[in-house]
Amino acid sequence: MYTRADGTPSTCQVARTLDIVGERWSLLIVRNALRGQTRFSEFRDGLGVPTDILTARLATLVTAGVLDKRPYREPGCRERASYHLTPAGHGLALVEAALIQWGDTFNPGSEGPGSRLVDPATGAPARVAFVDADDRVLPGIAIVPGPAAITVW
Amino acid sequence: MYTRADGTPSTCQVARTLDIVGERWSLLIVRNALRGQTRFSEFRDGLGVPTDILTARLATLVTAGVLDKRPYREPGCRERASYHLTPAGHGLALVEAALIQWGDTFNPGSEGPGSRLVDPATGAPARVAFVDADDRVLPGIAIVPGPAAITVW
DNA sequence: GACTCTGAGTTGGATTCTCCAAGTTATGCG
DNA sequence: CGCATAACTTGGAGAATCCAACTCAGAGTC
Repeated sequence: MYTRADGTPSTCQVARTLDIVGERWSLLIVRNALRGQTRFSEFRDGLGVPTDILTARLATLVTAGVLDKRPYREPGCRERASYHLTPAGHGLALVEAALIQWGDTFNPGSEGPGSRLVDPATGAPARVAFVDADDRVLPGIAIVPGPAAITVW
Repeated sequence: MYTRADGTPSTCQVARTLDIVGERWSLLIVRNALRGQTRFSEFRDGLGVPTDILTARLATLVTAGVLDKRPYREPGCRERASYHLTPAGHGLALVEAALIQWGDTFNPGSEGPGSRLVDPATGAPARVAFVDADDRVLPGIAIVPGPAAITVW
């Protein structure tokens, strides 16, 4: 999606991450997976995504290591496919939470938030923030060039 | 992009946020804006984005309140357009940082990171994390249905 | 005034992606 | 066997993207 013309991956982490989850529907599929959905039919009915696109996105996410495809069998039913988040998939919770938090702050819906962020241990409200190495919350952050300095991307 | 067939916006903050920044190139344009780029030619040369797409994305981001379009004039030149992040645009730093951090953790590039996250006050490494209301770092987070409970999206 | 240069776009056409409806496959049940 | 159902495929229309070429407006040069 954002790979360069010569085929080499970008040194930019944003571009490389968006190569995996930047396609339409991908982050919504992951969001629903974070809510516990695992089946083709759940994603289809929960998101209204076209089934051919859903097939393609699930395959992309499995290949990228975000989802793990496993068979399951309910009593009296034949074997079917289910999709489970890998550790990398669970890691996307931070991205999803950042998107939710930005929407709440700068583009709130008229009916209130559809999702809330909570501490799973206590149920108390939680949020995403910048912290330093000692876990102290920082007021802001700077994104500076790293070792693979970027001139183009 | 993710608006429902009847035209009403989704109650899902992820879908509403992606409606604004989910189109191809948008988050890369914002990333470069966070690095200080402001001009059409800087985005074009820095990202390699087609100019017609860049025109469309800048217009979308201005309309959405992420960028502010301002004229500027350098000595001996005529007036030109520049684009500056609004507070909402700066708020996207959290999303960009989450994408960078996920890429570093689960999909690192062979040449090392292209960007690093630092405390702007000290230059020390920083990261994105979940915190509770008292700014204590949490090990994980749950995304639970909010007031506008979601059945579809 | 004619000529050129440059930043910021437009325009036209080919390619690719997305959407939707319809069809397919594999299995279990009566 | 015929039927039901989950999980896909397929075909075709429409939209988005890409690329190259072109336009436009003001500034500098002659």
